[in-house]
Amino acid sequence: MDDFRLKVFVSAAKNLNFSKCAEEMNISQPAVSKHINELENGFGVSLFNRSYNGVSLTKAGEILLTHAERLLQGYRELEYEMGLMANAVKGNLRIGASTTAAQYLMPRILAGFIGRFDGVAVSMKSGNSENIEKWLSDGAIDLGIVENTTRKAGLHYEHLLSDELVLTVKPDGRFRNLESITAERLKELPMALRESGSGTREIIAAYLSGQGIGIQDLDVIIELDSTEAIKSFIMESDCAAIVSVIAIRDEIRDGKLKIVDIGDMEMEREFASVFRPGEMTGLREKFHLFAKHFARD
Amino acid sequence: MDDFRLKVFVSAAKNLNFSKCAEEMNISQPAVSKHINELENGFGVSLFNRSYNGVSLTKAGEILLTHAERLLQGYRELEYEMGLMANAVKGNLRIGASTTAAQYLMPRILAGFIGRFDGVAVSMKSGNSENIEKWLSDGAIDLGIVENTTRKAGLHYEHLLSDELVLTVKPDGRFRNLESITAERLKELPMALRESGSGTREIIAAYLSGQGIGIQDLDVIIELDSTEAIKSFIMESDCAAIVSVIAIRDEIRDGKLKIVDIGDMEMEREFASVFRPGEMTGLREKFHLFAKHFARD
DNA sequence: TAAAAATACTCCATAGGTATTTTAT
DNA sequence: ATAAAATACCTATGGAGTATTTTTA
Repeated sequence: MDDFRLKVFVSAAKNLNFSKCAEEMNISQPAVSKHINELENGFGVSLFNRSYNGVSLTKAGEILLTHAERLLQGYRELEYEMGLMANAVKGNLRIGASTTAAQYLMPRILAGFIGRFDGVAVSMKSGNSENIEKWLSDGAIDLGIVENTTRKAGLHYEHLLSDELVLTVKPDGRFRNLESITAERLKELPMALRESGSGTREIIAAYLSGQGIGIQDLDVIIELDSTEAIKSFIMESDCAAIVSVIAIRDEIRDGKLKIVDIGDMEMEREFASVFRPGEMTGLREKFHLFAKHFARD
Repeated sequence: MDDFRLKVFVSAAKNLNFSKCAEEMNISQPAVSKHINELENGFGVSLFNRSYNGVSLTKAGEILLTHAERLLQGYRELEYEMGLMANAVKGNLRIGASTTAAQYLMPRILAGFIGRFDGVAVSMKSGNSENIEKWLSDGAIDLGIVENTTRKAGLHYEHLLSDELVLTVKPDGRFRNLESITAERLKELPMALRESGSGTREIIAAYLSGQGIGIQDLDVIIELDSTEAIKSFIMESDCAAIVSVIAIRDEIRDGKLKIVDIGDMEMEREFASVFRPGEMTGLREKFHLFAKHFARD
């Protein structure tokens, strides 16, 4: 089974029109017919109902579509990973990260990066923004990761990623019609929270205190010690939680969770790479791109 | 990208020997070389270190291996699903299920079965084993699903699936060295449990009371309302739970959870299909096979 | 010298093309 | 009559084979 054949099928299934599919895939219409035929013969099922007004998917076609899309996603990931390895880099990268970045963002990214490249050594030191900017100017580090607020002349900044904390609930429970809420009324929601001492909890606490709300004001009905546990819990109960949008991307897409807007409160943080002008090259660039992609997952 | 090429790569990567791989894949050794070469050129990476004593995987090779295995698993699932659809069945299936089966086992299976076949109508009634055997003999149902204990002459029984409740903990916490435990000492473990009223909890209670232990004797530190939430919770805490082996198959395989043997207690249940002699055909057979596979997931 | 991988070449299956026919309204 | 899919037929790429050479211990 060639992945191209699956791509043709997906295109045909989405267009429900073999000719348009042919155009989209840059092949001839008979070629599309042949691919679909091969699939149908190969599996011994029919994938499309050829009826009077166009074609439509059969049940088997629908099932193939979901599988094909998953497989093609797998191929895309594979190609991305191989692309990363293709021009493998070697060398030493000295990173300076702001305290929050060093604590909450970098560990996973560094682990992933180091795990993929043999010949790369990475070191990281953390400090405040001024520290990092000074280290960069002094040549003590090669790349800085900072929160994207201050900008110092003589250095270049490039957006790395945004993370936003959002209020989330399951879409079919008692909050099914809740679209937005005020910060003040957060106190009335039963909440699941990370255990005290956790970084995420501290970040949430900091944002809340900016609105004059203390963690102790919340109706915390359970404390769990991982974001995964919190996700699972709220998907099964009529309880809300504040989590990173990145952590629930898939669940949002699949309709397993929904976001409730907190009207008068933004909990967004933006990270950027800082570097000396003209130096976003080689290992630095690779790291930046890797980090940017990694956070997507 | 052909999945066969990925299969060849996986075989080569596992054997670390192109000739053996060729034999395994029933192609010639040069064909293997060519496939590997195509992959290496296509991705622009080298996958094997060709050194003095045989070949070994490069980092890129290792990464490809994990992706390739995931993709091939995807193809296998796809082929299974298409195989199911291939000789689509139509008709009406009347199932009789024992109370436990009807409550805990059948809902998921029925939903999956009905969702896959357009022309199939399934009805289910539940009762005790005698009811079901009588209904079968009377021709009131086509297929029975019962616990595999009693056997009535004149009917045929075929094993459907086994489910076992096991004690599980995370493998790296304070129970890292705990291999087995007596039923009596279960009382000393902090436990996560399904909420009261849940079927699973009742099953556990029934098994425990057989050992003279009441649920109230356990050190229940949290009650959660789904097995998923329980899994997430115990993976993150030094807490034990009693769950179905089927539910934690993946986590066991990935080393995220481990099973602690309860030396003097077996919590196993076996389900079987019952049918009139010679009648395990057509829709009945399809359902039986489907259910058998479905439970694997 | 031996064992394994790479290379050279030949062959054929099949994906793709163009031209045309069939189908359904 | 028309628009879309299927069929017929031709071409050429590339996957598979056998025979052979290269590599390296």
